[in-house]
Amino acid sequence: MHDVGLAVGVSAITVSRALYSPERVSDTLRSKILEAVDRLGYVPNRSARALASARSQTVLVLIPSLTNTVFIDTLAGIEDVLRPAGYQMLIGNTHYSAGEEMQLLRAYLEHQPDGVLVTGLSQPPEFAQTLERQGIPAVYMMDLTADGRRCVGFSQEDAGEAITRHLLERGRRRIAFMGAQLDERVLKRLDGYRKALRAAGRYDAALEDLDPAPSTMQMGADALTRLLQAHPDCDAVFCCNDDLAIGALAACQRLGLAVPQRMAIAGFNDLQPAGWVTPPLTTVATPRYRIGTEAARLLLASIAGEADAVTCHDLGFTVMPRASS
Amino acid sequence: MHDVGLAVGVSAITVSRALYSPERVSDTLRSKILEAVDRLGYVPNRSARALASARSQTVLVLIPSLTNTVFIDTLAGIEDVLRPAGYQMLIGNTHYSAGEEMQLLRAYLEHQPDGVLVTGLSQPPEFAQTLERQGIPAVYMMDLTADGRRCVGFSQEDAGEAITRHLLERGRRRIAFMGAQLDERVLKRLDGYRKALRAAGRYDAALEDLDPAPSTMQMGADALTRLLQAHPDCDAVFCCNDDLAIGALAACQRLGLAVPQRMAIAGFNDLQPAGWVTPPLTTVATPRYRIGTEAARLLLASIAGEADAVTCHDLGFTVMPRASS
DNA sequence: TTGTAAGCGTTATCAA
DNA sequence: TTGATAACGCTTACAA
Repeated sequence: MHDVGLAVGVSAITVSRALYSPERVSDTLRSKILEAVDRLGYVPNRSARALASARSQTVLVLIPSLTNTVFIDTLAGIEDVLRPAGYQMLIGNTHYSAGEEMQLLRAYLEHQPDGVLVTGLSQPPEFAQTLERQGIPAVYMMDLTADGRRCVGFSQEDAGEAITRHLLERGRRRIAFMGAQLDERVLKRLDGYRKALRAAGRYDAALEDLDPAPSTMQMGADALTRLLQAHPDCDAVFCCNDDLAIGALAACQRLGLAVPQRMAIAGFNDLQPAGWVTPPLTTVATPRYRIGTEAARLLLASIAGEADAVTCHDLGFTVMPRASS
Repeated sequence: MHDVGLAVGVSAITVSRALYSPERVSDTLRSKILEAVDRLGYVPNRSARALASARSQTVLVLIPSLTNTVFIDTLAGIEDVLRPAGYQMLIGNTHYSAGEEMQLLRAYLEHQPDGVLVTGLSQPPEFAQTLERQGIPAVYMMDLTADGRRCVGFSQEDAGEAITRHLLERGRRRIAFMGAQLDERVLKRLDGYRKALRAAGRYDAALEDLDPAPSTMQMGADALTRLLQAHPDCDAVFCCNDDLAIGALAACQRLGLAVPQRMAIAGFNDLQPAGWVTPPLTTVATPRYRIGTEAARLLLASIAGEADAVTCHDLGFTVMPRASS
């Protein structure tokens, strides 16, 4: 900055103003400065800027996985709001681990982010304390809570209940649940499933197939095969996500079981392939992209001190009945 | 740092050493300092550290898309090498735009990254110049070059040629190409396709269906339908990626065309669904994860000044013949 | 509209 | 093994 100033015959602070508070520098001088910046290939040092100004123009985003389309879509929404506002994202991949999440928070806090976007609500108390201590605002994504934290999402439990009720309404009586990863969202969908079945007097714990490993199509296929061996009377399955459901669908075809006649299948998220498999998959459409944009907007408002202390946006979900049920 | 020092009765610099050069501080003192760090909730300031040390322990990763599994897999590889080495990633999403890529480079250069991982080779000269000027090492991912840049990948052109030859060997005579996005990798696969068909005396430009829009299954389905209307004698199609291919497969089923008897279909990348559609999709398996790990390793070596000036890793590819051809 | 001085939190250098 | 001092590149506060 000093060198650029020398080239134009002004001081460093004027260069700083020309770049970041253009209205405080005369037009002629500013254009000369910008020209010199370009000619000299000057690159501002963000560390120095952050250090001097105590603001990093940076937001930390913690998501459980980069291989799950759900979070990538959310990220796209976040980016579309943050970029135009002049913020950069730091992306932390927690690999669905609370421990890694806490570690990442600590590590990325060193960048003095102006705010944090968090996935889910089940962090240890330490997490919120750390943020509080640093005075960094946070918005929690994907689910809802009334405990005072700012959040943007929809009720995972209600969604699980709704899709299960849909299967009941289609006349299914022995509805299984297939779950992988077993993160908090899957467990809440499971809660919803149980609620719906208990209300209908059709709950049977034996019909729950839970695997903490990450979900794959293969896992869905294996689980379905296993399920039918143990419970030949099972006539429907709610899979905690579309991947498992597509694997289950393929397994049915391999086993020669007609979908939906013999076996109804429902997934969750409505990813692109759900509409393309045969038969098309009944699933729950989730507002992932909008969760990203709204969460980012809410965070920016919080950073600016404009957000209500307690704000939760319920963006809802949509049951998508298709031919697989 | 000063406060932590006060609490223990030492100077700030000793706290710094306790944290980052533990061998330079006595054991007893160090444990007292670490205890105070914990108790006071001290969070180091990375900006100050970067400013004073002139090293950011940060690597910039530029990728064209976050919704394409290919790059997410590469990212996973990069992360698995960079994290243990104490580096943080800054992820820049170029949206397949050379302009955005250049902008992102400028913007993220402000973080003074110690190195840059770049996707593809077709940046404007300005790109390499900027890096050169700042003395920041770069590794180029996904493809190969002999122009002196460090790179890790495989020959996109050879891969396109190989899968086309596979279709020829299966007796196909009117082989179409279906391309979306039209980024440099797709165009090189197209070059390979042309090379193979010309060598066989079977090239026909009319059989190329190119669309600059991002690929979707819908686009694959539409393109296949269009292709068959215009060229009913077409008996195979090489799709530039698996998404298009799966869409094309679905379209064939809808049109009642037997795959592979009437129509052979090949994709590219061997993503998870490729093995799960019916019939399973012939495609090209690409070493995405390893491209990430090797590129990151090469970059770390370059940062440390240990890499050969010119190093290119050819990680190869594998044609995966399945039932769709 | 422009400039001066001081300081942001850390580490490199040199010294003890 | 520990510390004092200066410096990293920039912005804030104040002044002209």
